Parts: sequence; structure tokens; C-alpha cells
Amino acid sequence: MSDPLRLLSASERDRLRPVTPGRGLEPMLATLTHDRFSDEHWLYERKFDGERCLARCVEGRVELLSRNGRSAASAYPEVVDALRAQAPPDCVLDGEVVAFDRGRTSFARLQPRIHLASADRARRSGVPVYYYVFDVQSIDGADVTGLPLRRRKALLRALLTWRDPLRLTAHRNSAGEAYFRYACEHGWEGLIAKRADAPYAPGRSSDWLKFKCEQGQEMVIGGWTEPQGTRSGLGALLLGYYTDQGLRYAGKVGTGFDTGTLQALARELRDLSSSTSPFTDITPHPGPGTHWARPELVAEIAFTEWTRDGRLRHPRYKGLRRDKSARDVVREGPDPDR
DNA sequence: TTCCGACAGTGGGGTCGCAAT
DNA sequence: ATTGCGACCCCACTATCGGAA
Repeated sequence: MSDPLRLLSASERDRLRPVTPGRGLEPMLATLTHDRFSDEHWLYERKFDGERCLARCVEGRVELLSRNGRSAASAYPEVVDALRAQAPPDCVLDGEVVAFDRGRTSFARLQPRIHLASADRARRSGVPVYYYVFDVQSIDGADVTGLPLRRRKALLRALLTWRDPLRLTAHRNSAGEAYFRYACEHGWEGLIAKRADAPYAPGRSSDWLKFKCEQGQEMVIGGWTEPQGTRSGLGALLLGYYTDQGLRYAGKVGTGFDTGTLQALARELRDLSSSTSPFTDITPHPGPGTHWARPELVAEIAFTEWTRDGRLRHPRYKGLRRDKSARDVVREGPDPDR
């Protein structure tokens, strides 16, 4: 559509202000919550596991910017080409660039492309990407961030022809909790809940909420690292689980503790200190700040997923499991070698 | 007085790109 | 030619402080 702003009422159009020139482009960010709800004043979108990108179309030119304002054009040239080919009115779009692995958005699959500085290498990578657009900041010189989200989505739908690799992000208007269960059952990263009548507010906002699907399991503590800076007690715990070949290293966890917990854990681990690594596979590099421990303590760890290398992604400490025997700790969930 | 939001600081896995070796 | 490291991507979480409620 050549003029999507015609979708607005006269009074809505009257209230639009021109885009402030030279103002930095900043995306609106969601706040993590563990309180999941259904509410008719909110809508729900799939949370994508990719790279957040703003696209700015100005006089036929297209810029693609990462969350920190770095250009992502050479990493995703096909997205830039697709936008340029449509020659939309000047606009700023907000969305996520994603890659798929067996039907699920996969950050690991996207990762080799994220930092590519050569558009040729990006095109030859063999990793197809899609740009899921879910919001719009400005159209044809008019700042639309003050409009309610539903109105912005109506404008966005009419702004482009939705053809791969450009995709309009779908949303649901109700049943947030049921949708969240569906999301986790299907291996999604989670949902984003958005207040349907809220304006677009750059920066962290509580009008957008993250409902994240979480995994958790017990892990054996096989060592620790020295604290840095103002940190007390320890830096991170070295984690593992048992296989037929012994204790397998699964990465570190360095967040989730308060100061008291850090000091208590450090005291307890010093008594379990050992000069040899308890891990039987490739061990973390035993740098100057690394200590081994006899593998007796069991910790509950929450995380988002296993990485390709068998490490925990986004791990955080939840507490000790004194009721569990270290020997019984194995990797849960789907077979890692499949 | 209590609560909330913003910010700094500490920690995680993984990849690219470049300078040092 | 190889290696190490900083800079980004994705983050979670705690501690602190000032202003709002």
C-alpha cells in the first residue's frame, strides 16, 4: 500500500508528530517475568531466538541495525535486498532475524552469521534467514510510536507485501497461559506478552513481558573459579553429570547466588578441594583461578537449553540438593546424540 | 516508610575478526 | 600460519540508590 497512514482516523493522524531527526534508534525491550497470565488487554507473540534488528528505509536505501546500533546489513544481505526491492515509504521496522533448525528457531544455527562482515560469505553460508517483523516506529516521516500497539500492527500489515524472507509476526489476543503451555510443549523459547494499547517506548519496559520456557536439572559440582573484582566467595561453579564414561563436564554457572550463598558455598567447597580434576572428558582449562573438588555436592540448575557442545546455555544457580546423591545425576531429556 | 525502576557489576556459551606471535 | 583476546550476539541475577507511592 502506498499510504498505510490512510488506515488511521483523522484524529489519529492529527496527533502524529514528525520523526525527530538524528535521534538514535533504540528498540523497546521486554522484562522477564515468572507470573504468566491471560488478559484481554494483552496480546501474545512467539518469542524468537535470533538477533533483534531494526530496519530503517530512507529514500530507497535500507539500513539494518543490531540492538546496539551496529550495522547488521552484511550479515543478512537478503533481508536488506528484500526490503529494498519493495521500495516501501520511509519507515523504521522492528523485528527479529532468525534461522530454523528442524522447524524451531535456532540461535546456534544463526550464530555463524551474526558477526559476518562480508555479504558474500553470508549469502554462501547455506543458512536461510527470515526477518520476523512485529512493530513499526515510523512511516513516511510520521512518528507512530504514540499509537496503541494494535493500531501500529494494522499499519505494519499494510506497509509491506509479506513474502519470504520478510514475515509478519502473528499474535494471539487471548488465552495467554494456554498459549504459553503450547509454546513450551513445542520447544519454543517462550512468549512475549504485550499490552495491546501501549505506545512504543524505547528501552526496557513493563508493557512487554517475557514468558520464558525453562529447563532445570540437578548437576554435580566438580570445582569452582576464583571471584573477580568486588565479588566474594567464588566466581562460578564447574558442573557435570554422570555417563558410562564417568563425570562429564557441562559448563559453569556464575549467577543466581547472593553474597551469603557465595561465601557458604566457598567454605564448603574448600573442604572438598582436590588436586585432580573429577571430570573424565575434556576438562575446562585449568587456569590459575580454577579449583577442583571431590564430586559430592549436587546443585539445582535452571537453563534455557543445551548447546551443541554439551554445555548449559544461560545457566543460573537455584540451590543445593542435599537429598540427591551425586552418583545419580545424569543428563535428562532427549538423547544428546540424536 | 516502603516499594519500584534504573544502573552497575559479576557471571555464563559461542563466534568472528584482528593483532600479536 | 596460528593463537589469543576483545567485541559482540544471546543472556540471568544481585546489590545499590534515589525517587515515587
